[in-house]
Amino acid sequence: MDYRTEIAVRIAVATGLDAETTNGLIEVPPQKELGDYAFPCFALSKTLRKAPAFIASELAADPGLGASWIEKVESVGPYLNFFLDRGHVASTVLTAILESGIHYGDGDEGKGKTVIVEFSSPNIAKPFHVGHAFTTVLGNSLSRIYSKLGYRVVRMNHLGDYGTQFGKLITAYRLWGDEQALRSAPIKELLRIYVKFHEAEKDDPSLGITARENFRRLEEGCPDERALWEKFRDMSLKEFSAVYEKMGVSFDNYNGESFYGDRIPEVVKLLNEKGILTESEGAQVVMLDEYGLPPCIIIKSDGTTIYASRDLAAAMYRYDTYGFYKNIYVVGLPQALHFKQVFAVLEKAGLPYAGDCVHVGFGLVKFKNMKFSTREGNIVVLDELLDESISKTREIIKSNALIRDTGMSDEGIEEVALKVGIGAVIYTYLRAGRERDIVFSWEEMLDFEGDSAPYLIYTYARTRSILRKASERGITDIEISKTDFLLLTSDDETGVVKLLAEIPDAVSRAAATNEPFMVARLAAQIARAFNRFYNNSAILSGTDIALRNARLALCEATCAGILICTDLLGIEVVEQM
RNA sequence: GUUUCCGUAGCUCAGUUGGAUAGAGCGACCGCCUCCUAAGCGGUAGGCCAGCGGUUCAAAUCCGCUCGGGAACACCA
Repeated sequence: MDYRTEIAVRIAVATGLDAETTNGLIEVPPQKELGDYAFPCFALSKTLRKAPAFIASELAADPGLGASWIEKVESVGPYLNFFLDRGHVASTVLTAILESGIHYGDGDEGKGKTVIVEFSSPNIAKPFHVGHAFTTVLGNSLSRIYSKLGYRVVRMNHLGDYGTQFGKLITAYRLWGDEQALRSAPIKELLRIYVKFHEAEKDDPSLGITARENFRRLEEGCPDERALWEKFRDMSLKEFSAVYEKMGVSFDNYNGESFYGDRIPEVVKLLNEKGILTESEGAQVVMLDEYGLPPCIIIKSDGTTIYASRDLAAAMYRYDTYGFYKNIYVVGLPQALHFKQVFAVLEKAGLPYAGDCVHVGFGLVKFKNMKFSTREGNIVVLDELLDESISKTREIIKSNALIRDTGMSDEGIEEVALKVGIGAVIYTYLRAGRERDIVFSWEEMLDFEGDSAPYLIYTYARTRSILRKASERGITDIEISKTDFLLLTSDDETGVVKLLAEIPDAVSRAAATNEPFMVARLAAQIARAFNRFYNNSAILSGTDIALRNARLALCEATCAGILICTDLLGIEVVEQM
């Protein structure tokens, strides 16, 4: 049952307001000593012409506000505070979670609707660095969140597989390419010749001309250039796939920029039909003055296409193919203007889905005292970061295994190191609002205490451990019907229960704002509340059988809750660590 | 220069449509393993919510200005 709505209805009856209004006014008090829900009476003071505090005390005495599940109603100043019956809440919430398991919080708001999530989108032949990890992790989490709410999600990897840099690469490869090196470490070799090209071009400007010529030949479909491009693309993709697999990320398709290239004539045709394509300084543009935006270039003055035209073609293709409800672009904040322009062109062209396209931007990944440039080759590759995190995790597990005598096998340790180490990296991207810049430092990325994925996973693992021991002792009958949840009324127990109850709301808010950190934050709160309970209460070792079973049920529900959240973030848990 | 985002504890960040005494984590300091995993738990210290003015019964939150920082700004993506 929904306590808030029930309370809103009762207040509505008592005050003469409609239930929707009262529901909107109800808030959660800042301190738990002030109850579970509060109704501020300021809004009533004008119509009733009484002081808010007086109204509150009058309402507190109204018997119509009572219910079996309400422990008491109190007025404190202008607020009317509701205290729920803790046992009743525990019973409602835990029954719901234990019945639904991992499906607790599933929604149906997305039923029959398709959401497209474009994310990751690395550039072919360039290293997959810690900046790409942001869109990858964010997009993956958003995909999972929308899926949980019933949306059909199409995950698209809009590969950067097109553009003038391929002219440079072809040129460089013909001059300095090492077939052997390319085979063993493709991106490393491609980066090497790319960097070399830029160095050499400083002394020999003719290289640039050759590069442009090679790009032109590639665009025209000349077989030699085309074959090299395909080779670079395939080999890069193979390397990216390894990272994706490691991180548990998958895509429904890899239609990159090149895929939309031959659809651009249709875009130009449509914009011409609508009469919004004009010539300016030799280029074909759409003027966007009425939106307060600079013109959007569709065709450059040399007749070639540009990324805006490819994004327009992509949006149209996606609508024609999927009829999307939302078309989400998980792309860095610096491209905000570009997307405003593209969406404005769609709107100006009269396309009804223009308003359903959203740019989900995110902050920069920066370094302390470090420049960051692909051309100069000084970047932090995601793989390095993951390896560092994994090996740190491995060290901790090994030393714990000695201290605790866990008896974990080498394979077991390795599996846990992978999951926890990678989870730790994923979490650092999702713990704060996405528009925040992440100032990269190894120290913070590898901090495994407090607000971190290892903390969440650790909480899960130690809880599983209790449940494992319970079942070893033959306690397998903690069926919902036989569990007396009414016994769970301590501050610590209630703290966990109330947070678990927030999961469904956190998921929908995360989707509505495209902010996975709302899920991450709740997960951390649940884990913290549970650890407090764990520390202060005997769970399995208690002598009261009914209480022991109720607490075991709370453990079970907490595991489900943490699992739901970590799953939405794209983080895997382990049974033991 | 124009547009835009931001400024909350030493550091990293939360703070719902304005509401009660502004909260976490890290770091610092002090405690807690004869007991279910100490990657844990408790406690203390630490704030003029950048500054000034305005709207309001009520402002970290809304509006204006100032200061400070980031980003974007037509033929790269």
